[in-house]
Amino acid sequence: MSTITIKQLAQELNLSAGTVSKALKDSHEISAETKKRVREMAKDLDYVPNPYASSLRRRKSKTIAVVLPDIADSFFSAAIKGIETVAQDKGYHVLVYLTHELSYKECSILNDFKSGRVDGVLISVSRETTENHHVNELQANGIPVVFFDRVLPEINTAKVVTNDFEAARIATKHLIEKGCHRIAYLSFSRTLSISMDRLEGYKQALCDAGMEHAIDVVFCCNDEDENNRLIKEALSRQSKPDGILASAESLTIVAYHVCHEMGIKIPDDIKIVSFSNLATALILNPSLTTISQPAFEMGESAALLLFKSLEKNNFVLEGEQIVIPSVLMERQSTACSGVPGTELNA
Amino acid sequence: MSTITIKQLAQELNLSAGTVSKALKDSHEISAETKKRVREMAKDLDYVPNPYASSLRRRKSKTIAVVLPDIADSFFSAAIKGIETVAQDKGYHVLVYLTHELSYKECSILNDFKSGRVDGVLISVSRETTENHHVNELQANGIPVVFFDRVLPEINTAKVVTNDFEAARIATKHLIEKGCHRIAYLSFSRTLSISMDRLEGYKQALCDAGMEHAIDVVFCCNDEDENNRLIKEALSRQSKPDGILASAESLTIVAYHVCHEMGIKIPDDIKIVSFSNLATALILNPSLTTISQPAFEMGESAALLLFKSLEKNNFVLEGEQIVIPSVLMERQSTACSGVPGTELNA
DNA sequence: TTTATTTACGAAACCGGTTTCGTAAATAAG
DNA sequence: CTTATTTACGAAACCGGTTTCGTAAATAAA
Repeated sequence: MSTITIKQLAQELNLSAGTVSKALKDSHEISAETKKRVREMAKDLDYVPNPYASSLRRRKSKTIAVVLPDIADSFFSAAIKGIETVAQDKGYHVLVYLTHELSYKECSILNDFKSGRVDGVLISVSRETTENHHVNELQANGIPVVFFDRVLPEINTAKVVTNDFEAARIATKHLIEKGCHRIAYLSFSRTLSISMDRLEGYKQALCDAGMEHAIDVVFCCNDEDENNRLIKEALSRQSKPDGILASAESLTIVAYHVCHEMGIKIPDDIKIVSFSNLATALILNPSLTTISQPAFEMGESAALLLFKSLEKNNFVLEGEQIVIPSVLMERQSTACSGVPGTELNA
Repeated sequence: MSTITIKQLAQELNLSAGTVSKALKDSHEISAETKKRVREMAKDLDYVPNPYASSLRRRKSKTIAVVLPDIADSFFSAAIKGIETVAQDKGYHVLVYLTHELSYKECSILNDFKSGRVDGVLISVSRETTENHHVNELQANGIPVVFFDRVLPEINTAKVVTNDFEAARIATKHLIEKGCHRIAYLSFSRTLSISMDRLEGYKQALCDAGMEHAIDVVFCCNDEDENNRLIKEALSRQSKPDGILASAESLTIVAYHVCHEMGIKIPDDIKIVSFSNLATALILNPSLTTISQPAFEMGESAALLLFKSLEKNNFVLEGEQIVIPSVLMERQSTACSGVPGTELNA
């Protein structure tokens, strides 16, 4: 019933456990004939080695951790897919942890990794995280860490990001060109570097257009109802926005709902661009102009970097930085009034 | 730098490793005073026990596996979230594996679990999977398996599903009531029980309405382009459908695109209902009538069942079946022509 | 033919917690 | 006061692979 151990396998072959172990790893110490005998018997007896015995001795787990703020977001789903695909290919296992945007959970999750549970960590930090002590400690323990998307700038290790500043600048410029005069930036974090980078890109575009006076930032939070309230408030002001740059998918969904509730017409009354990976962006009402982030590729790249550092010990993550550009996909939510666009069922 | 072992910790305290181990697990053999000393020193020295040493000896990994066909689908994202939330609460770790809808990958992934890597498995089988040998073998090895959503009916273990037959019947009835005469069912699998259950529910509704003659099934596949072609073909026939019941989110997105390309208006020319969990269903163009599956809850329930069987050895998974009903959310994609509905920006 | 190498394998330590078993000291029971 | 128990802890085996080291036999070099 239950799986055979290497000792039982060895006994069946009249060999020692050590020999069987070496034979299965194709060691040069073992004769070709013995290797063959061992492999065949292992197959016959359906021998599956206990990974934890191996991990214990070799001090390697062949396992990585992926630490995410959440998974509802389509960005992180796609990123996991990219990571898992690479990991499966390299023969690694993937532990997934959600911080639920809570910094204290992130700390305790990372703290556990000092145990040797994983060989490396891929992380996108929580919205709350401002300190980097927990990551530093992990690195001090010799666990390589690769950031993707949401990075901690002060930590010197590999990072895979998109061109947040530039993408936000271009998106804002796009809104200005479409005739927006008062553009609100919906920020999902006051501290996270990518949110700040996007904010800077937004500001830059406004400055470039001589619209510094129109800077209008709405700091949203982790609570959907509260965000609904905040956005509704913003859209109720006397100097109400005629454009929105949303820094996260979830905020856009709320914004659409708010516009609907308030009878504000997109794109006639307000134009919206969002950082997003929604597969449904094209069939939203109206279709959504997005800054599409290369989520799968970012996950993939981050995983490849991590495995490179795990496999080649001369490769250092320090200083590595990969920037995968996002692309602006123009759709109906930023169309000029009166101009017939690619509306569905129009 | 690197973490301390229990022996080093013991030495620091002038105790044996065994005593320290017992003290940390609050064994009755150890005096209160010693326990306190141990705990404090462990904290001071930042002792984090090696989980693999423990797993090896205790024959428990405190880890479960989640095996999914894919993760792009919002259903599985939400399910993972439900699973991870429960696991974190119970102090378990979660390994995630994607089969990419490939049966052979599913087999090799499950085969590895005979090693003792995980204490239990949550699985939603791939679209391809028809045999149940790999699952049976796992169970024969003493690894509990809980199915969620996509189950293998012949295997007797716990299953968490939604009311697929009934939900499909109601959805089809809804389309009929809205005036559809020719309803196509977009199936994502010819073999999977849930797809077949939904098919049966669809047929039942047609029979109940005396529309047996109008049964029209489009078997889709794993390839988006091919699905696009198949659906386009279906909508080009002389007896073209005026209603669609889509058994998967991804098929709906394709259907929307096809309708758009072909100038078919939803809901005027065709009405659509979909099994889906899209957060964006409400803001699609037009908003999508869905059969919303309780994805998070299903993941949560499945995980709870698994942990119950892991923690109480008198609890048997055999025969357990939880059905969490889906709910029909009526929106614009099935609205009657001429009737103003809840359109966005209407 | 003798000595040096290589080949092929076994014995045993090892990884780091856990658990069993034994026992000295303290306490309780008789 | 003696005998039974309980308390509190240490020694050592153990989990199941891996790896080092040693060595007999086979082969090569001198």
